[in-house]
Amino acid sequence: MPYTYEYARAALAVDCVVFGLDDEDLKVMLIERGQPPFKGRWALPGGFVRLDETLFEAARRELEEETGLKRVFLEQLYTFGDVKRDPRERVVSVAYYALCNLRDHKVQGATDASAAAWFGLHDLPSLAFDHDEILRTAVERIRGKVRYVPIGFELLPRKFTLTQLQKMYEKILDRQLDKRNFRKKVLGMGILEETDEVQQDVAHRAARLYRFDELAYKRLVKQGFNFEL
Amino acid sequence: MPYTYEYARAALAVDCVVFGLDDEDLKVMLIERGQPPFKGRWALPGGFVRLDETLFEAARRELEEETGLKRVFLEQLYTFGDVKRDPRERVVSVAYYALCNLRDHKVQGATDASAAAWFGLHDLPSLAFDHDEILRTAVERIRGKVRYVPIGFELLPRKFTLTQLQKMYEKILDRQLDKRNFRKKVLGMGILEETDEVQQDVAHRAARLYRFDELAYKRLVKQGFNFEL
DNA sequence: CCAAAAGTGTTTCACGTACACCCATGC
DNA sequence: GCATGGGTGTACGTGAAACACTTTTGG
Repeated sequence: MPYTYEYARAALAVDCVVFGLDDEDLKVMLIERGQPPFKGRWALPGGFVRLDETLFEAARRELEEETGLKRVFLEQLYTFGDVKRDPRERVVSVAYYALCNLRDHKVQGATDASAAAWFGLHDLPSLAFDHDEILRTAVERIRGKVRYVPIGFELLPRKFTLTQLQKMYEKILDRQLDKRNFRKKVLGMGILEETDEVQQDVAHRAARLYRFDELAYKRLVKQGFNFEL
Repeated sequence: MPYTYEYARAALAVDCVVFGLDDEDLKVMLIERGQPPFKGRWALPGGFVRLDETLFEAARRELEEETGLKRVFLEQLYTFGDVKRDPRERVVSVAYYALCNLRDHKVQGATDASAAAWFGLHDLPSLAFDHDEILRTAVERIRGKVRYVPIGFELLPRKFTLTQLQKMYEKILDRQLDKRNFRKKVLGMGILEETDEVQQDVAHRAARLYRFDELAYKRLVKQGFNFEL
């Protein structure tokens, strides 16, 4: 069923940079391509946009189809439109980035003809298309954004310890933070809700669990509060 | 000359939000549409992307064709892809924003069948398509970005007084700044080069002119400096 | 009782903020 | 000489940064 237009049209795709956090490192989910071009190379999950879905919906759909991920934080990153970025023909790609915690979304692994896997940021293969550049852009974005918008919580389980929270920031920002100052600061913001639970199954004193209090945060923002780390 | 594809394709456009600054207000350039849909309504300058140009090149080209503006600061803003954003058919638009100073780029006015004009941000008509939303997004973006990246200079003439600089920030951020503290801060950054010129043709003491020192700024950034206002 | 991480305060210093007057110039 | 904006310094308070020991728990 062919479609005909008066002028030549680019194909429109979405690609997703999915970040996940575990105890070692910040990781990214990649898909091994089963088809040319770049057959056998690793690439970002993504695909073409249908005409009856928004860009956001397309990103969410591709993410679920290729990696099994649902209900993760997803936000538009940047649109890549170099003329030769796809060797076959002109393809413009709207890139999104996603954040999720690796515990809950473990080895969601393979789908149809492709294998999916997590890669540490310091242990990346060279990617298909311009996906290296997209990935670099995404890393820069979350490095910047995590400091002034509380999106980092998306990388943690719903309930987390202050040490987990601190380690998450240390991994993303790539520098050490002082424990006492960090706690003073985040607790002082009033956006963490202390639960009455503690860590389970640890071989030392169990840490208290906290939860990000979204409502409190929104209330504070309305009063002019600025999250900043 | 028709083009045929196996799957339906969206049309791909760019739209530009051009900001300019004068003594009164932060302004935006709009184009009066000469064609349906939205004939007679005001809209952002923009048009369709050709297959042999990048998105950035398309934005720059449309900007020049429709407003006469060349060599202005231009950066990608966001991509708008709602299914019904264009009543004719599916059009995805990659929005850019531009900054320029109104003095140098005065009434570049009309081109072909359309009239161009500057509108103060507090005196805007309702726009065609989803251009209200695009404009809102662009305003939010520069309000945020101007505080931690020195892009505000793009709105001023090459040589400017500290008062002009301060007023620029006051207009964008929509709040008053203290003169002494402002000067202390920006001069302390070491990114302003003092020229040996002063304002001309003013009916009072002439102010010293300064220039943004791009190289010094880049040098400082490499050393970990963060612009922040 | 030992290992491992949790949890907790104080001091110091830099920087943001508030604030008012004299100066230079053109008319 | 007067009107208009240009240019300058200090005191105060808040918040960032540096820093080390005691407590709890499981094994």
